Amino acid sequence: MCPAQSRRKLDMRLRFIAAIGAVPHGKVSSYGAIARAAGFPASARQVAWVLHRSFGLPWHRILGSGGEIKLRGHSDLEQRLRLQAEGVAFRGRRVDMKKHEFRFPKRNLKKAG
DNA sequence: TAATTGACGGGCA
DNA sequence: GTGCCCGCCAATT
Repeated sequence: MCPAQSRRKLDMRLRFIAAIGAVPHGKVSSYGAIARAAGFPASARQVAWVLHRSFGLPWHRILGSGGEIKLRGHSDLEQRLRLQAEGVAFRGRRVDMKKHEFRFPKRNLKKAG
């Protein structure tokens, strides 16, 4: 693989990590939202991939579309517990995104925020 | 090179 | 709410 392509992918991971790390305590986000915030709207799956392979990230603050927990097994419960510990309220199996979704600061969104 | 996997997202019945 | 399908993309086998 050529260096340019390798660098692009590394850049993508870095952006994902930055976006994930930007989610504050008590707030949540989604794979798709992270991907969009990082500039890769079609790479939601890669966000999950990075999340799974990286350490030191607030992984529990990242949910699926609609605030749904996409993990399986004991991790499902752990994520839920961690979020509740941060004051994030659940609505059945999902997080109340209306209240807890973190909106990334849209800097120059074309013209005006 | 091809096939499979994975913490996804959206549309439709 | 549930189940099924397709599009998406990097990593792994």
